[in-house]
Amino acid sequence: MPQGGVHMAAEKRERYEESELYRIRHSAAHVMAQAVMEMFPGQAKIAIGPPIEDGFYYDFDLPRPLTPEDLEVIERRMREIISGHHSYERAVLTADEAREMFADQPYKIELIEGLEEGGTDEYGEPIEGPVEISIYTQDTFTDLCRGPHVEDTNKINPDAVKLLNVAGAYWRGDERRPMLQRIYGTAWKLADELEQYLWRLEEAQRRDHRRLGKELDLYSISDAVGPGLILWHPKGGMVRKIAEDYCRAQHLEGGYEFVYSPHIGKANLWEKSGHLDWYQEGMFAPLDIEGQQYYLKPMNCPFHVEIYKSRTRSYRDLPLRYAEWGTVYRYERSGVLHGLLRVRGFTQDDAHLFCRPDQMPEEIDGALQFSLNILRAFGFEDFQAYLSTRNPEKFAGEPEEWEAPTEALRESLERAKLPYQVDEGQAVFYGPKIDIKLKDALNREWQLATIQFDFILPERLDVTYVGEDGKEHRPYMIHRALLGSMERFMGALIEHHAGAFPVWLSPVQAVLIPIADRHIEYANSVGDQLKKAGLRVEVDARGERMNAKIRDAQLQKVPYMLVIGDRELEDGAVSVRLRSGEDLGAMPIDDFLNRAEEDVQARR
RNA sequence: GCCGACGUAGCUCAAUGGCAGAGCAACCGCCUUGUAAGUGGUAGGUUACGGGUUCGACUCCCGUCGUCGGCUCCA
Repeated sequence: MPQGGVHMAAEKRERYEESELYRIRHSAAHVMAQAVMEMFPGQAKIAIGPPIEDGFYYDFDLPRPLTPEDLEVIERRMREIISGHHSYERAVLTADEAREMFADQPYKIELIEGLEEGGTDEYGEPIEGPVEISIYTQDTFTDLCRGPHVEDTNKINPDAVKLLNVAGAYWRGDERRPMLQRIYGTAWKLADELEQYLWRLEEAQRRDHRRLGKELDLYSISDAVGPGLILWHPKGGMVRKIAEDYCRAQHLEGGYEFVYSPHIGKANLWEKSGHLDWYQEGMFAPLDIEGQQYYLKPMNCPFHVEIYKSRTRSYRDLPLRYAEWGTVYRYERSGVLHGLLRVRGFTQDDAHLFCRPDQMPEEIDGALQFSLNILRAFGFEDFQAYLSTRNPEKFAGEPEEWEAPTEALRESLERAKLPYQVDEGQAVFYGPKIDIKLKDALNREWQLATIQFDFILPERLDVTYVGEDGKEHRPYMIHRALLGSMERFMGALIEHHAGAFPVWLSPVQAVLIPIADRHIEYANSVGDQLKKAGLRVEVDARGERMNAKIRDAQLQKVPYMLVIGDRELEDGAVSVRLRSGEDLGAMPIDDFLNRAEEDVQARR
């Protein structure tokens, strides 16, 4: 929740915290808390219940787990309370008065202590300025709350409120504290807006990459193999291959060289690199090979460093840019795995840049621009940039050493005129970084590109170059991945295009649909002709009706459907239908080819 | 990892303690079709896995694995 402000971002939105919708949702949360209190008289312990994007939640400590039926009961009761037209009354108390009032509410007591002593808010974050302890009362329910609220429950539209689900949540977000039950709800001004929101949720599910991955036969995850380990099917494999081929070509143009490295390395390597000190919990258990311990690699950097160190490097060799589609394995706790977006084995489009200190700004700028260009080529426009700073509990080196590199990244962001936010304490152990994140269909943010400044590993692994002065110098190192991991990127790509990949990426670009068996031979010859021209086509020669074939191609989101019947056979043509439903009518094969090639060239 | 829900045919889902089923997909036919599902038949199951209760378990109980929604984490 607490994050640095957006830098250079346009101030286009009204501040949510000051909107009426915010107050409606906040007030709805209080109504919900009242309903839950009534359901468990004297037993319900209440925690906090803020508005969130699109809704609100409230956390409770209850004598038993809530069921979906409970939610219906609570929701019904909420409507009754809302219809009772109760006003929200604010009052200010002293800490002692508040303690007395909430004597049987331990979580509230803890909040009161925080307000009184430390000036910390409900998330445990420090508050600036003097703190007032305020309460809000509606009907029979009083909550410790800083507000604001609507004046009266009649400002809440009972037909625009809905409870969505129950989930566990730690008190104060701390996994050592009790697990509470969180009820999520949504509230709007108009019933229509609620409808639209629920429709949006359904729409999001329809473009969920896990669902599309199955429907479009792109990938699977097999219990027999293991959770978080992806099996790419031919169609998904084709999309991935095209994406990789494109990126490889771009890398060659961008002055990168390709290297390859193994999947495991000796324990000693990971000790020297610092991974076993800082990152062991993210690594799989070691393998014992002839008495030597080996680890599956969670990152590629130590290997690339070894390649660099395989001979003496001159200042004239720099910068060196080593790129590898490197498959890494990271232990992720079972509860966090999520389709393609959070996995245990993935392939990074990784690269390590070694440069002289004076080359650093240019290299960062280059990597940042490269990253933006590539993401745009795949159709992504709406991404968020973050600058992650030193994690005070997990960093190598000295705090002062982090200042200049962090500034270097910040300056590069400013030069790129890219709006960004500061992610305090989110850096990697070896240096600050710039991340580029995208939102998935369900509005969750995922990191794709990352550009990481590293001034630690070169030292730990004793990386040097010989300078003009004939002496050894320490190079700087940048770790960067543009798409991040191919798995996550593919997940994002699927959701971004809702499975309807641009023509250049579509695994099957055209399906030829012969109307009757007598058209199959011609369809095959047209198919061969298109394949020769470099298109990915299939001939649907099943004994189905044309309508069924169109429907299937449509559901597979194939860009072009080429219908072939007597007329086309006669004229040496194809009838082109687009997946938008548009019927372009019959055209000579060459005309279709030109159109398709244009679409591919334009990466449409 | 934690809290909760869930796990039945390739997929989507029925069967609330008494004979494991449907649609789609697959396979074999028939139909030869003009822009989103033609039609008949056949086959398909250790009900995730292991244990328990019961005359009898898909169904109830316990454990394991996995999935989903959150939380924590996310180099």
